[in-house]
Amino acid sequence: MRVFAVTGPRNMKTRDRIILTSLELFNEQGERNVSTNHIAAALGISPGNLYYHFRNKTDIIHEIFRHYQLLVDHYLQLPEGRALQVDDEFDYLEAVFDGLWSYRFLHRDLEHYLESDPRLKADYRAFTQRCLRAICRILDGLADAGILMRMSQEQLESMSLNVWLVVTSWMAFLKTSQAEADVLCKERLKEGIYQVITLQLPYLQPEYRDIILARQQAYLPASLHSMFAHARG
Amino acid sequence: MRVFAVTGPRNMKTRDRIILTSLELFNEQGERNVSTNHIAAALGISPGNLYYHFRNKTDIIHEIFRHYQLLVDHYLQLPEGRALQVDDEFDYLEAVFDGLWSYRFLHRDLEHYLESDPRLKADYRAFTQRCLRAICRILDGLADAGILMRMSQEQLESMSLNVWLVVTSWMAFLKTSQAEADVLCKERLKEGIYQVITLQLPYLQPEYRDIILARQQAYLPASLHSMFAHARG
DNA sequence: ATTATCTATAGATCTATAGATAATGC
DNA sequence: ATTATCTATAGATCTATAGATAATGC
Repeated sequence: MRVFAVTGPRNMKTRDRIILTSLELFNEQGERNVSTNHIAAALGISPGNLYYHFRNKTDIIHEIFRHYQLLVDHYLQLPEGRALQVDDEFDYLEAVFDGLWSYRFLHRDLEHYLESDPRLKADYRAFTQRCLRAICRILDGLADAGILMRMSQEQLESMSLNVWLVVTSWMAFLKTSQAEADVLCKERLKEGIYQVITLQLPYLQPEYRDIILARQQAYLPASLHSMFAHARG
Repeated sequence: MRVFAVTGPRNMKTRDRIILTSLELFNEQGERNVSTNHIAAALGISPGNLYYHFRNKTDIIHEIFRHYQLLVDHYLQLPEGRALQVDDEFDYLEAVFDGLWSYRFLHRDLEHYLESDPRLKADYRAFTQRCLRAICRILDGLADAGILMRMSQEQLESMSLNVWLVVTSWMAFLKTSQAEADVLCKERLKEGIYQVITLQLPYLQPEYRDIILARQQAYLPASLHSMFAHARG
């Protein structure tokens, strides 16, 4: 009996199906638990065929990263010809956490991928710089729009870096700190937005404070209070 | 010719030498690149002997985690019978980043360890909660001492969580964003202190602001400005 | 002719154990 | 007697390639 692979439209190029299926398997099972054999098997192709399209697993990861990068760079663009609004702030965050969710395997043992592929290391470094600069521009734009207070360049950079740290580490926090039972999903991931807004709270202009505080509440991490609750008994 | 293992005093119990050497190898080469064979070889013992003392690599990691946990719990205690001072804040941070450095392999693909050992997962979860509560108590203590402004419980918890996120992700940021040439060392890791202080800046009581700003500068990340510099050409 | 695919396999690990032997503590 | 150690190895992978075969595009 012939079992057809579940992943990817049949008419898609094999190379693209490899990328897509790898991404799915990496996200669901962890890259470390997914060998080239597994990928080939999930696709219903032979390992030999996989190696015809990619030199090795690292090459697949590099290719997935290229897609991720394009996506995020796109998300972080400033709107042209208009000032930023409160909505933009939340749109940016929603988009970024969407991207993070779709490529969530990437930030888990990223160090390992960079170690085994110097080109990826260089690319990722450049990507980080572009993101940090983009965050800076957005915060600057929010200040221009009178939503955030103006701060010194050093404060702005340090704050941008903290935004980056919180965003990129939120997934790991959830995965490592939540009980088995709690299902991790995109919605839970977006609770990270709450934490990012917390970073900016002290710098909100008074006239925007209430509206942003109210919108922040929509993302209140379900586990926040329980993480701090004192042990009983 | 008999080659003696370099690691660990000869008179130390083999079990302890396994833990010590594993920690060193994990930190230096990455846990993923270190097999039980490597550990045994580095110690100059047989793999069979290693398996006499530990059921598997996961057990070794769990044991290393126990040590880490004791260390950090100890670091985060409040001083008894006196109010907190500005010095305490920096002492806490120095201590925590010291610990992080000594066990730096742990936070790299932590998810993998937790996945493969449910007891470790439960222990780590409890550890995270204890740390978050400790951070909360310290921030509260700083408010008691008139160093930090008082904030709402929710703000306090959210801030504590951000402190945790910045502290635990700083190593990964350095490793993934720095050029090959930049040597990573304990001193560079402690630049993370700068980022943690940034989180608290807006909440400093005016009379402490200047002194803390000044002390923060000692940790200014060497790469901060260059990460934000616009691409040339 | 070129591109895509499969079969089969070499070679390199790695984990974990069985069973023999050595060292140690009463 | 008990504890610690070594030797040897089974069994399970996984990566990556060679070489044959099938499919496709001019």
